[in-house]
Amino acid sequence: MPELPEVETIKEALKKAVEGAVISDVAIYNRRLRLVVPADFEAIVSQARITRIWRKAKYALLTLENGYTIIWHFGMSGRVKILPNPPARLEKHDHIVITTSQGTLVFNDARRFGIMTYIQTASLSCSPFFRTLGLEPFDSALTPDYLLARFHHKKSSIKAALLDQHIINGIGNIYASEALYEARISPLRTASSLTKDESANLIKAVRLTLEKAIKAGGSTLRDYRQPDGSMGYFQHQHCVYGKTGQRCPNCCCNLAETGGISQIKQDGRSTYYCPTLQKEDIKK
DNA sequence: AGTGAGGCCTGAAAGC
DNA sequence: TGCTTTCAGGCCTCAC
Repeated sequence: MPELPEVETIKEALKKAVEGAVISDVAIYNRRLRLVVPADFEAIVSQARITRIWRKAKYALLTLENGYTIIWHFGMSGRVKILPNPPARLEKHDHIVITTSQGTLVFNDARRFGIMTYIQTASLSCSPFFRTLGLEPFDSALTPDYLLARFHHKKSSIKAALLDQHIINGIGNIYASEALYEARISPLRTASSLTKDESANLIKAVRLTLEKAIKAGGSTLRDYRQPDGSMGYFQHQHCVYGKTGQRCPNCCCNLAETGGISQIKQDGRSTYYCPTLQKEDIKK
């Protein structure tokens, strides 16, 4: 389930391996991803040099010398394998193999929620993928005032608001729970109830959580792996995610009384939090 | 306009 | 043991 730190890790690995390389061959074994891979994808990207590899929100972007950019999204189960040469044999769910002058990229995606497509580089910012995105977490424009303005009319929970890519980019289900815990804000609070101080704390918490996760190479849960096959390590630093019933790292509560970390459903998704440290009532 | 539900998809895990 | 059901979740579409 690649969120921002996982995509950042993938992007760095891609950059190291194939930035500056020329794409020599593209083989697509299953075009039916979340969006169908365009019929002319191979023709558009073949023989082009990859001039820049970067990330926006949860997308990895490979900008080509020929005026196009490859848009790559990993959905929930998307993995990249970086190999020195084209693989002799495909593994299950290997859908796309891109061979370059510096190595081969294999896109493996069991659930096929990922995306591989292209766009004219000049129209990137007005494309449907990026036009409505919010701010990057480390953008200096992400301020308490910005959050207050965006949260002002929101009746939904602060957890749901953090997952809304139109407000802040790159936060998924794991890091939403972790960031709210870091900020000691209950996920049950409505977004509009946040004070300016709490917004400031939340921004700090989001940045700290993502920074730590990036340093650890992301979280390896179920599907995600780094491109070299190794695991990320941030899951060992999770404070609340997946820790139902345990005592959180900053608590000295009596587990028999508090029940420890709670797991609840919000909008059909699991949320984890410490009811002792993340009280619902609003501090004045 | 904002919100919530449904759907896409597979495999692991839980339930019976 | 082996079948069926549930769960995981990013993000788009649709109905209210």
